[in-house]
This record gives sequence, C-alpha cells and structure tokens, in this order.
Amino acid sequence: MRLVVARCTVEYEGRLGTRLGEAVRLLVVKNDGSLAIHADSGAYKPLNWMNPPCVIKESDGELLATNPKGETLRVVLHEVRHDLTVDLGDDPGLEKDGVESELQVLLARRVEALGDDLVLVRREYPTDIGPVDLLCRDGAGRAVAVEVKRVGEIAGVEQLVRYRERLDLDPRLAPTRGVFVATRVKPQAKVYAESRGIECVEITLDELRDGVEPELRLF
Amino acid sequence: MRLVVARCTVEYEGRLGTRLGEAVRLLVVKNDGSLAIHADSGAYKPLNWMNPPCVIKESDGELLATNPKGETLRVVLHEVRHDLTVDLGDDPGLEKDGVESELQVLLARRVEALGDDLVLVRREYPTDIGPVDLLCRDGAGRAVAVEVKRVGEIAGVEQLVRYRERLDLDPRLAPTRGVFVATRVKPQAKVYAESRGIECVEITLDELRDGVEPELRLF
DNA sequence: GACTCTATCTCGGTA
DNA sequence: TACCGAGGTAGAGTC
Repeated sequence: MRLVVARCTVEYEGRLGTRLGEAVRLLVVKNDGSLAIHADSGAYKPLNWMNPPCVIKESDGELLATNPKGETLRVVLHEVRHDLTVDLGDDPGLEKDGVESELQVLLARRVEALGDDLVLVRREYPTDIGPVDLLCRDGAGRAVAVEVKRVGEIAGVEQLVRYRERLDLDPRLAPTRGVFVATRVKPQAKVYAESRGIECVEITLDELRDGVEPELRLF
Repeated sequence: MRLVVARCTVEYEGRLGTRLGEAVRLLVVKNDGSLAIHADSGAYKPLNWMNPPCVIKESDGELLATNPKGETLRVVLHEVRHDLTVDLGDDPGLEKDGVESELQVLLARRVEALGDDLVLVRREYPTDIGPVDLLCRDGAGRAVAVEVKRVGEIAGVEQLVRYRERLDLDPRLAPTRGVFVATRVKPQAKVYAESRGIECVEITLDELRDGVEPELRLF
C-alpha cells in the first residue's frame, strides 16, 4: 500500500464526468490495484477512485489510471507532501453476524412465530426466477411464501409478488399466501404490500435469537 | 487527517457484529470525525468504519469510537508502525455532470422532444408511493407519466408501472400513458415495458444539452 | 460472463 | 429528523 499526501487536481471520465480543483488530498494506492482520492470529509468514501482491474501509470507529476471499460482517472500532482509505502501483508478478513441470512435461518427454525400455525416446507424453495426464502403451509393447508429482509422496502415486496406469480402456476401450491417479514417495514412498502394482498410482519433479531416472546406486530 | 499504520485487532457492534483478527492495517481518522480501517484489498471500501457523528476516544493502545445510535468500533493497537497527522484544509468539492437529475431537468425543459405534442404539467409529481419524474399531457389531453433513468432496467419500468397504477386511481388523470426514457434501455427492460404497454425512448445527453436534433429512437 | 440480490450500503433531497 | 431514490453503487453468489 502506498500513501501519498499531495496538492493535486483530478479528472474522471467514465459513466459520468467529474473535476476536482486544486487542494491537498490523500491518495491511497492499494496492492489490489485500486486508487482512491480522499479529502478530510465524506467519511470513508473517496472523492474519486478507480477500482481494479485497472492500470496505473505514473509519469512526471501525474498518475493516470485506466480500466478496460475505457474510464480514466487522472491525478495531477502539484506538490507532494508525503509519500509512504508500507507492507501490510494479507488480512485474515472480516467475520460477520446478524445479516439477512442469519435472520432467515432463525426464522426457518421458528416459522410458528409468524402468527398462525405455520409449518416449514422448505427454506430456499426453488422457482425458475430464483429461490423463495421460506415456503410454508398454514393451518388450512394453504401454501405460504415468505420473503425475509433486514429492512423491508418496496423492491422486496416486488420480489415476493414475482415469486407468488410463479408458485401460483403450480396447482399443488395455488393459491398461495404471501408474508413479508423484516426487522423494519418502510411505510411505502406497507402500502404497496397491502395493495398486493401481502401480509407484513415486523420482528426483531433478539426475539428470534432468544426464542422468547416474539411480540410480533401485524399489519 | 490522521493516518496510522498498525498491527491491530478490531471489533464492531452495531447493526451487525464483526471481528477482525490481528494484522497490519491502515487507520484513517478524518476531521469530519470518521474512522476507517483499511486492508490492502477491497478497493476503496474499508474493512470496518464509523461514520460521523461519533466520538473517538483514545486510551492506552486502543481507539474506541461510539455513535449516538449506540454502535461501537473498538481498535486494539498491538504495534504502531506509522502515525502521521496532516492538514488537508477544505476541499473545493466534486463537480459532476451526466447524472440522472441532469437528464430529468433537461428533459423537463424540452418534453416536446419525447415525440408528440407533450406539455409539462409538473416535475416530481407526488403520489403516495413516491414522486413521478415528469407528469405531462399529450395533444389528446391524456395524462402521460414519464420515468427518467440514466440506464433503463426492469426495476425502472416496474417503478413506472406502480406510479401509473396510482395515477389511474385519480379520475382526473386516468387512463394515463407511460413513457420510459433513458440514455440506454436494456433489452430485457424493453421487452418488459412492451408487455406492460409502456413506450420506451432512448435519448443522449448531448442531444438534450445542445437542444439540437434529438434523434429519438422509438420502440 | 451475465444476472440477481445484499449492504453497517452511502449520499443527497425533501417533507 | 425520517423517509425516499440514485449510485461511477460494490460485492457475493448463482446459473
């Protein structure tokens, strides 16, 4: 990794065009071939960048990165204040928990938490446009398609609508019910789900983890 | 801005939980209050980070960032290899062109470019599931909902389908026409739009800018 | 390689 | 402040 602090100007031409006037900035050149240009604001997002794969050429006072798509990032260095190369070695990588897949696994273990006497038929039930998160049967023997999200937005409801269309082509399943589950369902998604006859359920990760008092809220 | 290169371990607890084993990494502490932890891979995205607003406390060999939401990022420093503070000053900021909002503004000024004798009723016409990019009337007095995208994909067509459903509930507008405009409409989006009775128009930024020879292609 | 979907998405605009 | 949509979304997984 190479860190350069320099007064510079920058131009990017690609999917859009951008310009950066002269100022002191941090350039980060990583061993993966990426180049990022940071100001002292904007949190972790750089002002400009070029992701791998790209070729970075350095000529007199200028860094030019080009990628196979023909996008270019040109940095003109007016005054270099620091130029530091460090060896970081490999990174053991990030371990995560609490993402959507965990929600899905926890729910699969306790589908009865979804309000009525549901029984899990299968997790990741396949259709020809992709897998349904959970397929269940309710007490009346009706098939129930469940879509799980961390944050429930319209796009997720739409996904469920498409899956139901597919499932309803199967006479063993039709007519299905649709249940949209998330730790938070946004208002517009609720409106849209209702218009499509889809039930919404909000649930918290902790409730599922503890397996105690689901305290589900239904809409 | 402060740059620290150090062998460290990291823990984040917030919307999810993560751990990072011991390795040499770059820490970037910006004046906006953000903290980012970078490996030599992953392009511009850090392994872990904390965005403003947050409070960063440094105690013996440890950085602890906490934010008002109760999320925490703890960095334990095992060996500091570099520790550099630089003054970057203010940044003049990024100038962009060619984004969707520019397309929308340019089109609003020249809706007649969309083929027939259209008149703009309103840009960002509100519905209860979000604003329609452009609402127009055609020569026959029929309401026309226009969705503008830089790259036209199925999701954009779906957006327009939803808006039309909403608009058609209003007797002053029903039955509406739908027009999908983009600098490039992907083939799948064209097929889907056609199946929903939505017209597609491809247009280039330059044509709109010059206001000359729109050379629209209709499907 | 193309498509799909997730994301501590981030970011800007607006009500 | 919360909500919504755009993004040079990036990245992972799947087909």
